[in-house]
Amino acid sequence: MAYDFEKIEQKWIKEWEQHEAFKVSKSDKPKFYCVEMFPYPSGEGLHIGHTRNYSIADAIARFKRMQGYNVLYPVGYDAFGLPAENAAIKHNVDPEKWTTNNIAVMRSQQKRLGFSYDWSRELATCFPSYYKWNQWFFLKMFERGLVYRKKAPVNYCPQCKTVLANEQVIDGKCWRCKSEVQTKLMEQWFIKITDYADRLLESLDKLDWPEQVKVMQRNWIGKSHGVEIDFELVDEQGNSYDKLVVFTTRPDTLFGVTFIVIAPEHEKLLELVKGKPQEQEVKEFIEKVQKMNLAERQESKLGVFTGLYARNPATNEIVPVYTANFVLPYATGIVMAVPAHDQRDFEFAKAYGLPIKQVIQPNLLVVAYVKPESINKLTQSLKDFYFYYDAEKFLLYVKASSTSYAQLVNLLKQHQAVIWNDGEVIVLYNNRQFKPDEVQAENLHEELKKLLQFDQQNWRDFIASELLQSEMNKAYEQEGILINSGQFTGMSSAEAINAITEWLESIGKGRKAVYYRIKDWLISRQRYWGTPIPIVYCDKCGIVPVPYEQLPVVLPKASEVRFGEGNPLATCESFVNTSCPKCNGPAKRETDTMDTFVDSSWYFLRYIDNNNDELPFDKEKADYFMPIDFYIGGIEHATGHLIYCRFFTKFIHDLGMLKHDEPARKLLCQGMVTLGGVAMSKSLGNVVNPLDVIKRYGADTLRAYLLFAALPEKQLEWQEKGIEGIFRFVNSFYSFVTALMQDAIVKYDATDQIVTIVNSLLLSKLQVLIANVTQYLETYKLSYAIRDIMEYFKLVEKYKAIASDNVLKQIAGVLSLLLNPFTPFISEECWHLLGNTSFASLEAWPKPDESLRDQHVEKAYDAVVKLRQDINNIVRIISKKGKKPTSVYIYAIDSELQHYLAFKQELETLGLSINIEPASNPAYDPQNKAGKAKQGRPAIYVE
RNA sequence: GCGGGGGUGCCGGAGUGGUCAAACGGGCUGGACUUAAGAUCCAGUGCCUUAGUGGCUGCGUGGGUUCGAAUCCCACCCCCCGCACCA
Repeated sequence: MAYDFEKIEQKWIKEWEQHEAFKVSKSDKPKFYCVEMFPYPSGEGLHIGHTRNYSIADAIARFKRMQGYNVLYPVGYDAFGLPAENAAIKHNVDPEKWTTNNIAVMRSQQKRLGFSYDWSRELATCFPSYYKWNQWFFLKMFERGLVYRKKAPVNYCPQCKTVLANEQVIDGKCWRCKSEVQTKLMEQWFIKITDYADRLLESLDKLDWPEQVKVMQRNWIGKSHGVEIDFELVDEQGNSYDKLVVFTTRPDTLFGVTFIVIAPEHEKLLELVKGKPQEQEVKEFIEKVQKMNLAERQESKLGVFTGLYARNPATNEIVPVYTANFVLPYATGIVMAVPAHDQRDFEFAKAYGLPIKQVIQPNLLVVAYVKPESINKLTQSLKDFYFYYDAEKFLLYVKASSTSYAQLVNLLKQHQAVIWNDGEVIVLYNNRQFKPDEVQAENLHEELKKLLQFDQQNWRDFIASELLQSEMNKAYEQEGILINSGQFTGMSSAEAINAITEWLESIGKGRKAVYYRIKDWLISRQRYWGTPIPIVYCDKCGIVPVPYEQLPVVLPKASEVRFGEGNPLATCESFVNTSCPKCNGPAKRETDTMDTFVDSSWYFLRYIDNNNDELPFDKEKADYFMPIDFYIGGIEHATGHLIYCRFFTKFIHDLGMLKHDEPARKLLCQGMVTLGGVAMSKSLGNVVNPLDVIKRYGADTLRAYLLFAALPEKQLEWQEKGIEGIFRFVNSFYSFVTALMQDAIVKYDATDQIVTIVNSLLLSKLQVLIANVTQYLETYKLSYAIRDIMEYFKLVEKYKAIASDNVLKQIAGVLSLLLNPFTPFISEECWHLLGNTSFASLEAWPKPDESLRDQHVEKAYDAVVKLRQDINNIVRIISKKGKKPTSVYIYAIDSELQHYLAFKQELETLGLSINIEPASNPAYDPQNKAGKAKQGRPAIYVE
């Protein structure tokens, strides 16, 4: 029979709320700041993914609170955004009303689930009291030159009718509606996040964030060290008249340049080809590339000759200049093409019949003595290497680079080869008779040298000629030794990179350079439901920031704007027309709004001081509560929100408003909830509504199930049946406590001595449980914690008929507290039933008491578990033979007799009459089994 | 292609050198209770063998290291996620 979870849960929701149980403020206690990425208030309310996310965070918050930390665990809503506006257009509702309604729905669901938020700190980004500070930060950035307006090619989504940030373009498609993104030349507002690229990269190392997120951010920032090299443009007479600056990370390949490629979107390209016979062709090519989408552009390498020629500063060779689709407007937008050592250049050279000049040679030569019978198997594995097998001498020569060397050696070891390394040349020998640990290394070397009769230079020449003879089918991109490179010939790539850079610098033809992949953050949006950008355009004064005292620039009501005619704010004359803050003359307001990712870049700071109208937040409070100690959200924010909020935090730090310069110490990205192996989605119709589950099982069961079914960061496969296991557990714990308090637990007749042993066992194992659950919570292994609690409770159930009620009450109390992070309602209810008047949620977290550990009893119990299995085995075997056993006789050695007696009840559940007798003096022993009794293993007789 | 994470029983999922035929939960089979169903409890749930035993097979596939491997190494196959021509 199910307990009345609805009644119990509603009761505690009310109690917590009335007592503001989870309200916090700055104090002397150590703090713990727990934040979940706040939700967008959609019309559907909370989905199961939110529920999982918040259940994890709430468990951590509750645990830390009970541990004595001053826990700040707030709640809020990311309330600006396109869906509200689209709903407005489609159903003619006010976005504000739509949003606040949705918030109300979500809020009630969150309350129903029992999350221990400090509700007094609730915020929503769509209210002027919040977005005023977005504008304030914008102006601060404007003052510092971190925000600027620029005409640039931008990503435009025709469906959403707005521009997008780079981070919002996924595979060339809009992140929201998946439409193909177009490139448009528009004048827009940018935040100079690139100024922070280095700092964003460097401080990543100190964060306790998932490695995957860090890697994604590093890649997104994409720092590359290289060299800019000047290639002079020359006319037919060989006179230079201009230059092209290329960027490369491999200056060591400079002598192998056979052409130059300029990106089609390079701003100087058209100017450069002006008047050339190729001008028209180049123009057409640029247009063609512009029309290509991402996939088409990547399909094959296309390009045209520009008619230009450039001079290689190292060789003075004149090489042609091309423009091609595979060169992107990254770094200088011009590359030096080295087809022998770059796969892209190689493919282009092949396609357009351009020369290929080799300048890097693999620097390691591996020689192996390989028996003919092994060679076939071995060479199959070597398909990625250049190699040659001399069948007469049984010698295998393999080219390797410093990077592929390890791989090659492993490969050869795999085939029983023995390595000997003389520094430059690796000798491998696949005859087991030559084990290096058996033969003196020197001897082996000499032995092999004689055998091989080689010297290094010969091998190099040999390999080089081998290479030249065979048609190259791919570029050699790894490092190596330079050849055909003038005074640099013979250097290793690493040496040459430095030497060539220095040489270029000395002749003024090159310089070190660092480029980043990350681009400035485009924040203008041609949409209504967002933060107005606090800028005014005056014919006389130009771009004028709105003065701080005039903030907020309030978003006009939806009824005052018209949708569907471009930028909605532009249709509201009372908004647009204003006066210039500088000259007081007529002026017009900026009608774009900010990307909503601005809103979410600092909300965790506003939680700390959400009613402040002087400042975004108070420094002292923020210094106390920051940084976030536990931040949880989806990994999809890895290169968006999670970079922006780090940037904002650093910027705010630079303003002197915050001691810290990183938002979150620890980040956890929860796994998705799947059904049938795929993510739940409306379009697939495989969604589970948390409210339905609550109706059937209650919030405690839902929460505990979500925490039990998988570790937080792992994918969780939803199994309706699986919930029932948790539901059973919650039910039986509740019934146990109620029965206990009504003295309704039926007791077995047991001696005091036996009761004492059982009490010790339960208490002893309880200490282990406390220690384990604590440990698991500290390390976010929530499912393990629940597993152990369930396992322990099973033991309690087994022995509750023997143990003393006062011990059981003690245990029930501890369990109630241990369960609080997972099933807070039943925790609170049971705590209360046990006679406590405080909130379990605010009690001190249990600590293990070592003095209650009793290794002897635990050992004895383990012995009984074994005994039980033994009896079962015997019973099963003789039952198969057609006998029906009714009694079992257990002959224990005298010192252990008490222990087995203590656990007699446990054995009685087997359905047999249990007789425990001293092995030394059994009352009944028809088959003389008693003599077999050993320590820890009593003898058994069944009949 | 590169980077990251995975492939374990009927299912979800633990386990990362021996204590593993494998936690915890679910399912299934048999038993107890019950007029019956449900709930609950007990037992079983790879194969063979056995008075509590012993053996074989088994953790994607194939090799290897080791006295000993689900766990370590190598290769291969498959799945998921991210990045994707960044010079």
